[in-house]
Amino acid sequence: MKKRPSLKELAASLEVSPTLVSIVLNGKAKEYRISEEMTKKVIAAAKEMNYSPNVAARNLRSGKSNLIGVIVTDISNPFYSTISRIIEDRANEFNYNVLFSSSDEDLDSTKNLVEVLLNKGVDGLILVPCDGSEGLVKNLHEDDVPLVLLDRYFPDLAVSYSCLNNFKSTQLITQHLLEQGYQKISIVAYVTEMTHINDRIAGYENSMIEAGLKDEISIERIDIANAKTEMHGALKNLIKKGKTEAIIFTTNMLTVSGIYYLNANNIRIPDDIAVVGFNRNDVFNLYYSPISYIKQPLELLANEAVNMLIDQIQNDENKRKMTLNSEPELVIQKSSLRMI
Amino acid sequence: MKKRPSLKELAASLEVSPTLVSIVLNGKAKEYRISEEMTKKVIAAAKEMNYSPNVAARNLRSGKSNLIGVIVTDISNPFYSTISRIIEDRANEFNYNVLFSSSDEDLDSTKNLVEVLLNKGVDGLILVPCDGSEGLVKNLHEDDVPLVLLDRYFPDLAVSYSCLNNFKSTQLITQHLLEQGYQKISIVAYVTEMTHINDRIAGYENSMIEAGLKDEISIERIDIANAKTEMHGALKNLIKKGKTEAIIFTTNMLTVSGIYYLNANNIRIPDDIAVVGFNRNDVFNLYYSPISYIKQPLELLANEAVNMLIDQIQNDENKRKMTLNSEPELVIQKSSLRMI
DNA sequence: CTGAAAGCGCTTACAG
DNA sequence: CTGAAAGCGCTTACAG
Repeated sequence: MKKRPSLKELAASLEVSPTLVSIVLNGKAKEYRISEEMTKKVIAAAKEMNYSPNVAARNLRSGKSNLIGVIVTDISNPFYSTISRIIEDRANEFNYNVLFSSSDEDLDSTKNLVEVLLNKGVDGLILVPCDGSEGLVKNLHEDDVPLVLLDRYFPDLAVSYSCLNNFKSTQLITQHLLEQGYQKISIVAYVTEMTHINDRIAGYENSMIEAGLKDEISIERIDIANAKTEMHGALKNLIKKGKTEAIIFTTNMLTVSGIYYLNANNIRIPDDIAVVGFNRNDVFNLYYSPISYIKQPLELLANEAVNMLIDQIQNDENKRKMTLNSEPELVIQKSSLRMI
Repeated sequence: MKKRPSLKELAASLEVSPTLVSIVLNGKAKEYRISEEMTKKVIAAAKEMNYSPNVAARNLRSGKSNLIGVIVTDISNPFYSTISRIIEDRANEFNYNVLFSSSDEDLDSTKNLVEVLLNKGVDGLILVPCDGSEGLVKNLHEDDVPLVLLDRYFPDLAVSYSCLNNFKSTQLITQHLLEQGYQKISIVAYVTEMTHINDRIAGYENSMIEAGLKDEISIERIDIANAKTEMHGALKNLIKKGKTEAIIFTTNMLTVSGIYYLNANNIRIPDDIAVVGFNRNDVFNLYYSPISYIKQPLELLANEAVNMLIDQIQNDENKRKMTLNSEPELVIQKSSLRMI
C-alpha cells in the first residue's frame, strides 16, 4: 500500500514546523493568529500532496477514535439492517464511523462484543440489549461508557434509550381489531423478561380488559431458540381451541414465521384468522392478503440514538438520562379487515 | 470512561520492564526464552488487571489496523445485509473488524467512501463496484491497496474477485422456462456497463439462440435512478405487445419491484406470465405463487472474499489475481411452472 | 533471559 | 505569529 505523506513531511516541504501545519489543518489558524497567506499556503500544499492525518496517531494522542460501536441482534434482519443504514449515515454526518456487530440475542456474545468494541477504542456504544443483559448495561453505565439503548430499555436504569412506545402499539392494534368486531384476540410473543415485549403484551391486555374481554386474553410465548417448532405448537394450540379470530404477532420475525405456518396449513387471512404484525416488510405488502402492521419511525429512532450518543461523548458531564418513546403508527391492510 | 491500565502500569505493578510484558503478551515468550514462571506471572497479572492493549498505539506502531473496509451498494438491502453479516463473522475469526459503508451505486460516493476508509487506516477493502468505477479500482490496485471485488468484477483488471457465474445463472433460468414450454421469454435488467448484469443478459441470449428463438429475444433496460417509473413503462410495454409469456428479473430489487407492479395490475403468476427472479427473499416464498429464483452461495461468496483479502494483506508479495465464479442454483417454485 | 531507548505520527502546552 | 519539545501507549531492534 502506498505510504501517505506525514505531517512532518508536509511541514518539511513547506519549510515550516509541524506545529504550524497541525494548527492550520485543525482550523485553529485564527485562534493562533497565523497569517492568512501562510494559512492558504499550508492548506494548498496539504491538498496538493493529498495529505490526510494518520488516524491511529491522532487517536493515540487525543484519546478519541471517532468510532462508535453498534450491537444489534442480527444485522441481516431487515429491521436492523434498515436501522443500521440510518445510523451509519447519521454518524458520518458527525464525522464518526461505525463498527457493527450482531449478538444473536445471546448474553455471552453481547459481553464479548462489548469487550471487543471497547478494546478497539470506540468512543461510545449503541446497544440493542438482550435478555439478561441488565447487569452488563448497568456496569457499562457505572463505568461512564457513553451508551444508548436502542429498541429496548431497562426501566430501572438511568441509561438513555431510543425506543418505541410499545404499550401504545398493541393498544392501537387491539382497539382496531375490536372495532372490526373481533373479540377472540390472541397475541404471540417471545419468552423474555425484556420490557419491549412485555409492554406490548401489557398494551394488549389493557385494551382487552377495558373492552370487558378479560376472559378472552390469550397469550402464547415462544422460545426464540426454537422459534420454528414452537410457532407450530403455539398456532396449532390457538387454532385447535377454536379460540382465536385474530392474532397479534409482536415482532417482525414472529410475523413472518407465523405467516409461513398459516400459509402451509391453508389458513386464510383474514377469512379464517385476522393477523397484525410488526415492522414494515415487503412480505407484508406483497402477500395475497396484505398484512396490517405497526410502523416504527425508524429514521427518528436511529437518528435520535446517534444524537444522544454523540451528545454524551462530546459533553461528558452530561450523564442525564435521555429517553425517546416514539409514536407507533398502525398501517391497516386487508389482513385485519373484517370481510362483510 | 474508565481508563484502562497501560502496559507500563502493568509492568510497573510486576516490577519488570514493559518490553518483557509486551513480549509475553504477544506470545513470543518461547522465542525470547522467557522463563515459564515469569510468563505465567505476566499473563495472570494481565488478566487480573483486565489489561488489553491500546489499539491506537498498536496500530500506530505496527502500521496495521486489523480493520477492513467493506463498501456495498446498500446495507439495508437484504442481499447485502446477509452478505455483510457473513463477512463480519468471518473477519472476526481472523481477528479483524469491519467498517461497512453504502455507496448507493454512486461513483462519487464510492470514491469518497474509499478515501474515508483508507484514511481510517483500513488494511484492505472489499468492494461492490458501481458503474463507472473501473478507473478507481484500477488506481487502487496500482497503489497496491489490498482489494477484493464482490458480486461484480472487471474482466480487464487483474483484481481478485468473488462473484457468481452470472452467465450460467440465466442459462439455467432460460432453459428451465423453455422446458416448461415458454418461448416468448423477456428479461428485465438495469442500464449498466457492469459485467454481472450483462453476463446475465448474455446467458439468456445464448440459451434463446441455441433454442432457435433469436427473434423472441426481448430485453428491457431500466435506469436504477428511476427504477419504479421505468419498471412500469417496461412491463406495460412487454405486456401490451402480448409479447411475453415469461419474465426474468435480473436482480432481487428488480424482482420485488416487478412483483409489486404485476400485483397492482392483477396480472396472475404464472397463469398470465411466469416469473423468475434473483436471490432468496421471504417475499418470494410467501407470495401466493411462490417465485422461482437463482440462489447464490452467499456463505461461499462472502467467506472467499474475506479469505482472499486477508491473504493479500498478510502476504503482500501475493498480488496474483484470485477469482471465484461460483455456481448458481435454480430454486424452482410455482411461479415458473406451466399449469397444465 | 531481561531492560533501556528509539520511534510510529500526531497535538498541545510552553516559550519567545 | 511561529517553533522546539514532550508525550499518547505500544513494539522492536539493540545491548548485555
